Formats: sequence, C-alpha cells, structure tokens
Amino acid sequence: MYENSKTPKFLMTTKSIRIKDIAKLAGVSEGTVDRVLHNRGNVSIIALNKVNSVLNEIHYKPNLLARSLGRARNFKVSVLIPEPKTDAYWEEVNSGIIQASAEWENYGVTIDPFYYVHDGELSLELIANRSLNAKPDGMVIAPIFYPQALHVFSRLQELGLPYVLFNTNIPESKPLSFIGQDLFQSGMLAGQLMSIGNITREDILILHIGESIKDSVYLMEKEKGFREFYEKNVHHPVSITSINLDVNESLFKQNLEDMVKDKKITGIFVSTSKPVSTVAQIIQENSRQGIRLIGYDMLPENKNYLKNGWISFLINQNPKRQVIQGISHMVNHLLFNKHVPCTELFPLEVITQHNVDSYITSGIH
Amino acid sequence: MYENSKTPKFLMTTKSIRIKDIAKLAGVSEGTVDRVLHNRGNVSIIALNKVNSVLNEIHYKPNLLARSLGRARNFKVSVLIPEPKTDAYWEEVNSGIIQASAEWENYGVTIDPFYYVHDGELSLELIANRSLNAKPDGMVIAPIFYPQALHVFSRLQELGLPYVLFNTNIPESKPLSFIGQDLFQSGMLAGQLMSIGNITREDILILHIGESIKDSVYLMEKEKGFREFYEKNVHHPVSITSINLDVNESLFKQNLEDMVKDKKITGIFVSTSKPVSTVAQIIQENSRQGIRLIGYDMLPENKNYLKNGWISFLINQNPKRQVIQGISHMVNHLLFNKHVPCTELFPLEVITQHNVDSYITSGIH
DNA sequence: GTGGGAAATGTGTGCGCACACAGTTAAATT
DNA sequence: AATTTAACTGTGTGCGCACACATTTCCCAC
Repeated sequence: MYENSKTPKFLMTTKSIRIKDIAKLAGVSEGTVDRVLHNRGNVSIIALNKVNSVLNEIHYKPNLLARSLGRARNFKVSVLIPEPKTDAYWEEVNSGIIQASAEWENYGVTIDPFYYVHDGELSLELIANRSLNAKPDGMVIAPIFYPQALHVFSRLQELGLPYVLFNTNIPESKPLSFIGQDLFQSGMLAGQLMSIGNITREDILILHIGESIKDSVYLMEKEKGFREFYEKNVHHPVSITSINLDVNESLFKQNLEDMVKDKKITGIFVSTSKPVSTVAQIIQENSRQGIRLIGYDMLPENKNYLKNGWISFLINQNPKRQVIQGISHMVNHLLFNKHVPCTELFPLEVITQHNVDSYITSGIH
Repeated sequence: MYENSKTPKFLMTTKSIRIKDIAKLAGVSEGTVDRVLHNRGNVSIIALNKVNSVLNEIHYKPNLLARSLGRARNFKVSVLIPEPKTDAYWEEVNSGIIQASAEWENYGVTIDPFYYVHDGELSLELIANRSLNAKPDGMVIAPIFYPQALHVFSRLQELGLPYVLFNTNIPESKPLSFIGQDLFQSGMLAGQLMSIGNITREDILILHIGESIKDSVYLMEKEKGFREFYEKNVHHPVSITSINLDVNESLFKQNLEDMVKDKKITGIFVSTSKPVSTVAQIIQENSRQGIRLIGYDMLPENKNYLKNGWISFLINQNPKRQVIQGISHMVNHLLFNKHVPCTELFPLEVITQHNVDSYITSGIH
C-alpha cells in the first residue's frame, strides 16, 4: 500500500495521520485536503465529499508544531493593564505577560503590553486607540474602571476584533473569554474564614479601599458574598459595616486608625490587595491582636504581615496566572481556531501563615 | 549582506537568529554549527573557535518546534504509580498521565503508564523490570513503599537511566528531580488550621490510616510538623495522640468509632487522603459536630463531606499536577537538555467548604 | 611521491503543514 | 468557432532544525 523502501515514519506512531495520508485515502492532492480543512474554497463538491468522508472515518489531529512552522503569517496580541509601576499587583501581571511572550515566541506570536491609568492621556480609551494603531489580531484586557471600559468594547465590537477579559468581568461586554474569580464566592469564603471558631458576638468592618472606588463595581459582589455567608451560617450576633475609603483623601489614614482603635471590632475584611498591608500596619501599631484581618493577594508587603500573624488570611487572585491564561486563550483562538471557554473561574486560594512560602517558592504559580 | 529578492523572514522578528545565520557569520556550514551546538565531534579547533565566537556575541535560542519536527528520534517515558482502580487519589494521577501524553505527542514522546501494588507479581520491582523491557529513555515514579523503592533506584542507577520522583521523596535516591509537597510544612499548616479560634484545652488525634502503613515513612513528617506547630504557637493545654490504623484489620471501623465517640476529642488530623471520608462518616453518624476534621485531597467522597461541613479542611496535594510536572521535567531534560529543578515543592492548598467548587470547576487544576 | 584511511566539512533530504503559483478544464464572452 | 476568464487541482517551496551521506582535506605509511 505504501513505499517499501522504508517504513514511513507515521506508522511508528499509529496515531499520527497526516494530510498526505488523507490525500491518498481520498484520492486527491494534499493541496485539496488543505483547502477543505481550512475552508479556503475552490473545491468541487466531488472532491469535498471525498475528503469529508475520509475525515469522518479517521481522527485527524493536526501537528500544531508543523502548522506553526509552516505558517507564513505572524500574529500580534495587545495586552492592556493598569500601570504596573505603582501597584505590585499589576507588576505581577506584567511578569506574566513577559513569561507568556517567551512561551509563544516560536509560534510566531508577538505580545505587546500597554499600560493605562484612570484619567488623562494614559486613560484606557486613549491607550486602547494607541494599541489599535499597532494592528493587533486580538486584545487581552483587564478593565478595572467600568464606564471607560464600555467605550473600548463598543469600538472593538465595531472592528470585529476578538478580545479576552481578565480580572474583572463587565456584564455588558462580549469577550471571547473571561478569566477571573467568582467574586461573590470569594466573599463567602472570606466570611467562612472570618467566622471560624467564633461563637460569641462579632463586629466586622468591610473596607473598600482604592482610588475612584465608585467606578469599581465589582467590589460589591465580594461584600454580598460575605454578608450572605453570615446570614446563612452564623447564629450568634453579628454586626457588619461596610465603608468606602479613598486613598487620595487627606484623612484616609486617620479615619482608618479611628476604626482600628474601636475596641468592639473583631474582624476586618479588605476587598482589594494593595491596602491590606496599610491596615495591618495600623493594627500592629495599635496592638490590636484581637482583630482577624482578611484581604487579597500575596503582594510583598502583605506577605510580611501574614508571616508575622497580623494578617490572618489572604485570598489569592493569582493575577499572573490569569493573564497567562488569557493570552493562551486568545492565541489558541487565533492560531488554531480552538474553542476556548466563555468563562474561566480560577480557584479561590486560601493563603495563610504556614502555606504562604509554599506559594512563593513554587514554580507553577 | 543578504539576498535582495525578499526580506528574509527572520528579519521580521529580530530576535530569531537561526543556525543558517550563525553559519554565515562564522564562515562555516550549517552542518558544522549543528555539530558544535550538539557536541557531536569532528569539528576542527579552527571551526570550533569561529562558531563559539559568534555564539558568544549573539543570543541564539533554538526554535524548539522546528527541533522536534526535525528530530529523527522518538522518546519513551515510563510512569510507575500504584494501581489506580482501588484508590481515587491514583485515579487522579492517571488522568494527569493521559493529559501529559496528549500534550507531548507532537514532540515525538510516548508516555507509558505501569501500575503496581504492594506485593507479588505486580510489586514495584517486578513492574519496574517490565517497564524496562520497553526500553524507556526515562522514568517517572511515585514510590510509596520505602524498601521496594530502594532496589528499583539501584537498578536505574546502574543502567544510567534518568528518573523523576513525585509524591514521595526517598532521601537515598538520586532523582533528576523530585516533585511533591513539603510534608513537615503541611503538618504545620494542619496544626494552624486546627488551632484557629480555639482558646481553651484541645484533645487531638493524629490518625495514620492505610495498608502497610509501617513502610510509609513519609507520614511521620506530617505528624512532626503538626506537633511542632502546637509546641511553638499554642499556649493553652493541648493533648495530641497519634495512632496507626490498618484498613485491613477486622476491628478497624470499630476502633475508629470508639475514638470518635470519646467526648474529649476536639479535633482529628488524618495524614492521608482516602480514609478521611470514612472518619467523616463516623463523625456524622455519631453527631460529633464539635470535632474539627482535617485531611488531604479532594477525592469525590471527601468533597461531599467537606461541602456538608463534616470535614473542615483538606490540604490538596494536587497529585494530577504533580505527575504532569514530573513528566514535563523528564521530557524537557531528554529533548531539550533543559536544566530542571532538583526539587519542586508544590503550594500547600487549603480546601474548605466555600472554595472547593472553585477548584473542582477550574481548568488549571 | 603516491595511495589509503580517517577526520572534517558541506550538502541534501526529511519532519508536517501552509500556501503561492503553474497547469488544466469548463464556462462565459466576443 | 475562437478566445478569454474563472474555477479547480496539483505541485513545489519554505518554515528551522536534525542528521545521513557525499565530498574534500589532511595525515601517515610505504
């Protein structure tokens, strides 16, 4: 059936059906098989039926290495994130971008990062426009400010450009894929961790701390989850008070300290990452060991207070892994036409004093 | 300097230096560059110096896709694990093997699983010999029974065959790499989780449950960590009692029930995965809500008791990810001569009622 | 100086796929 | 009927690397 001079290599791995084999079985050329596989047109009904009937009998799985090597075309992906210089959280995301870049390099994919801030020349909208000038084939975005993000999505929709969101989901958007955490559930988890071993009255603060906090609607989901946990699961008396704090206000630290000093407070849940260490510092300065502090992410400063016991738990959002996965979904869509999940929710990782080092030193995070 | 007819493709991605470019810069043929890169010999000192001086100036990074496609040789990796049919933990590992198989297929790597039990014809030694008949280029092993494993390592050492260990480290072994958890630290973590919110006397059992438990020396590390935590961090009175239980003994369940019924017991730490649900069942049947139960791994039955609150925490050893990573290290060593870490310790993942689903549904675990 | 063998070097082919272009055939237009 | 055009098919080349084999050069023995 085949040439006798040598056992063809594909017979050594019985699974590896090639385009050449399909062409022979269908009685057409390799070019025709390629045209069918990629819907390139210019294929007669007769040839199309021949090839399809072979494809229906045989599990053909393209060699993705060869496909990438043979492809004439390169792809560009733009990644839009908040400015990493001022926030260790986004710095972590940036290192994920660099890692993904190296990973996809040999596949002919270029990944370009763009950084935005809340307002002005470096706002999300202007940065998005600038990134479009580079003619990307797709975009990966962490949209943390709600109203600005909407304009960007409209534009991308008009252009028919695929985009992936991570970190923050915007319900009105139509991304190829969203990668993040179930925020409501992370609030439930925080509630559970707060309540462990507590059998008498609790007085708890939920602090939403940041800049332009009113645009950050996703924080309310965490609070809802937290309150839901207590409502459903806890029978002793509980008082939960939520407060918005703007880091740019002159009295920010003073207000924070007044709250920490309140002798009634048994727990504080901070819904973001960066300010957790500020809260922990004030707790430490005021020797408030009785306060159980829960926040998000293993930023360097958070980690230190965790190891010293001033922070009880951090819920890891794994931002680095999120952007790596987001880029991976976009690339798999562009290069291989792979189906990617509409939504991918990450594990809610509980970080505490005696497991934090295992996360820091681990190679898979 | 180069042909004028078309911009050569490599100039479009300025980082992609090829063997062809090195050959031109060094004034030798591509075959000679290949011989230098791979230390094949038959290269004169003059040519060697020419190539090396170019390599010292230029960051050459081989295209690993092209390398795999061009390589005539295929590799085989054998994976040795305990029989998965009787333990959901190893069943999870097996699904990791299948996933890794698909992942490395296009790179010309075949991955063969072999299953062993404690004694007899399917013992680790006999299975290891059988796997050697298939002439693997490397092995990935989960060695859970200490004495048998030593014989296998000696044999592999004689043969000069590289091997990777996962799940259990054996100090006398010389693996290419070990992937697992810091067992002592996982015991510390269990201790921390057990103590949260407890301010009065605790009476805690540490249960080592399994078959041939005396060969499973690694369980003692977990106990040591647990005890260390309590000694260093807890000031109220604590009694910790450790007990070995053999699942094959006729009085196993009766003994277990007697312990659970003891009204003093406030917590139970189970050092393995499978029996945690048995303990939880007995706790439930005896309505012992006051007992905080901590064990390992999100096996299906453990997960159910966790969601119902009868298990408080599970520490995830992530066995599936371990074997995937172990295979990845072996393959990277064999195919690309990459340096792989001597030891890779995984994060100590805390699984509890309100984050277990996020792990189950997540795509990255 | 000549011949033979070993070392060294260069060249061609293959891996599986993508895709441009040459060649063929049928249909449409003049 | 002759010519042109569009649809269709097959073939050749390239991607970057591995590596077998052909060719050249060098060295040593006679």
